[in-house]
Amino acid sequence: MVLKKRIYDGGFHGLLPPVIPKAPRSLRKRCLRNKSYADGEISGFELLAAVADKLLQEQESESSTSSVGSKGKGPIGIHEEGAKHEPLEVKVDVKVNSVIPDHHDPASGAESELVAQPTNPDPRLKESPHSENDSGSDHASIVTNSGFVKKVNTSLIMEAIEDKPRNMYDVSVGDIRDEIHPVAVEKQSGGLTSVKTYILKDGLKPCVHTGVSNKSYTSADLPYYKDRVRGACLPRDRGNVNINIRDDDEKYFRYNNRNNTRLRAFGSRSRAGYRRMRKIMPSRYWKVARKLNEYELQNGTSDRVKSFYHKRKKICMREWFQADAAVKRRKLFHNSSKNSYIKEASSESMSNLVKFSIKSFKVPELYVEVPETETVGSLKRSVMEAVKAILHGKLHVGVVVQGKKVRDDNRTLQQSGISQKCNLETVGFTLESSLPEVSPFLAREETPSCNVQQWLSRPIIDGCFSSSSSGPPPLATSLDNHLEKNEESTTFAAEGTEVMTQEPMEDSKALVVVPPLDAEVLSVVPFSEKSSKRYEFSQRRTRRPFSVSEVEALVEAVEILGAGRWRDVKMRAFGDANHRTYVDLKDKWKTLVHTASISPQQRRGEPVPQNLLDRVLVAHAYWSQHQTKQPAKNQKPLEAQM
DNA sequence: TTTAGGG
DNA sequence: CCCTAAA
Repeated sequence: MVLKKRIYDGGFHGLLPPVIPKAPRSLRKRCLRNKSYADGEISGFELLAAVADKLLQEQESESSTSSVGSKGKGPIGIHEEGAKHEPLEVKVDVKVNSVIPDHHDPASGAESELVAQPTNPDPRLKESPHSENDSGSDHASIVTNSGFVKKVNTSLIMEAIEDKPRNMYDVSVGDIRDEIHPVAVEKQSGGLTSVKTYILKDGLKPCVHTGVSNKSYTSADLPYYKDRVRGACLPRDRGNVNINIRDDDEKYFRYNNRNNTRLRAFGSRSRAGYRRMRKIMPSRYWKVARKLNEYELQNGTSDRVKSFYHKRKKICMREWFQADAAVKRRKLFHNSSKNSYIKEASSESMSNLVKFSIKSFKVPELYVEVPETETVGSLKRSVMEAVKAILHGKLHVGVVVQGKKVRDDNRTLQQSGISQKCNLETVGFTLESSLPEVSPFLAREETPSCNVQQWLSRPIIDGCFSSSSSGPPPLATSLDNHLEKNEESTTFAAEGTEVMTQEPMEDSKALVVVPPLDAEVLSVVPFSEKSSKRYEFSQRRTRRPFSVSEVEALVEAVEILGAGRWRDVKMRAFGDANHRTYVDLKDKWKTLVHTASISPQQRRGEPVPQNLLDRVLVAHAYWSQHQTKQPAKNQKPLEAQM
């Protein structure tokens, strides 16, 4: 656990180069070892070393993490400045291919995904779950690609080390990706304002920038880091920037710990209502309410996650990532089989490269509540918590095209309206957190307050650095539980146990129980909960015009079943079309009737054969006079007429 | 959860 | 397509 925490912190703040530099050595080695330890075996020595490294890193990272500036305009207070820093603009030519041959999915532009859509389940993943085992070597290679990547690598490495011992999970490419995203995000938040990401499809993938690699985290990162630090402040600034912490030392630790804890908390949370996910979305459950200004969270991801969580509710963040990846893979797999169109599209897109220049990410809004009596320092802390919560949480990158979020990860860029031809200006990337998604706890109880409290308390508690770092891993579990409501905690524990059994994870335990010192801590109130704006994050589904064949199927079904029995119509004609709900069919019928009643010149979109429209009119007229709702009796009259 | 409608 | 009131 400790390691994880660290890693996250490092990732968050530490993504910055400085952090890495100091701990690099051990980390690297560990990374390598981790691979070897993939089985989960670790020597005591290793553990000690790991702990030591963490500590070192934390210190460093803290110093380095100043990127998140209080000055920042962004909700989180991200410095825009950072965005402009050259360092930030790291051209990431992600050519993972060489590194991760196995994962690479020919069908999809894996590369691009790595950068742009890390969160999305990569086709590759599904294909080569086992391949993930590749360990450090791969990571290393990835890291080398660019400064940006490097950072990521660092974090990755860290994780890898930790995880393996605990989780037994192998570090998979997918994992890497996931982490990468977060990292990227962090950077941004930290101040990396702009990252130019070039997504290369197809042939381009092979290219890898090795030049940077040699420099090591330090060289590439440092500049960046330095800039920020200088501009903003010294290491301590981190406190300031992030959330000013008056007591630097301890607080740093705290933060770190908190973060870790929090991560866990999130991770532990399972997703309950699978279906609900879409609507309810994460937002509600976010402890730190955040709101994507313009975009919503990706539902799709959450959905995937949900299923996964049902099985494993208690999972450390890292694990989460992995788990998520796994889920995604599965899902992809399914989708792939179902959606032929996707395949087609993908194949087509293969030949076209689309270059993305990402200057900034949309960051979800953070909502923080702090009593007037609280100190500025506490406010900062609260904000920091919120930020951390987001960053620590599983981050996802959302793709927005023309203001619409592209949910379907399986869609090709072309299908999503992203092409060389299109105006890439209309393509945006957002940072999304999966955490907000239904957490087990929340799902059970929708009592925001509890959650909030937990939230607050946890971080703080976890915050105890000493405990976390030195504390016996086993305790962690109890900790979490304590923090949460008993019920929840219990559940949590239970779930965690299960998970544990399957895959020994010390992470969960890693957290040290510390008295909730900071009850004082300002509470970060989940935005959604308070505002009750459930749909803040909801995304509008991508538009999927009905094809003629679909219209025909609809018409036929309505002719037989009547208008009004949409559920039956759905089952009959679109039983296998998950993207067509009965509401959709009802709406479509409505539009069909309207379309049929207007002149052809007034019609838009793909023309519907007149014969179908005629049938629509007939059926509509018929069922208007015959109670649609009558179950099976009236069904055939229409047909008879026909 | 479904229907039915308005937006 | 979304969002909701009703059923």
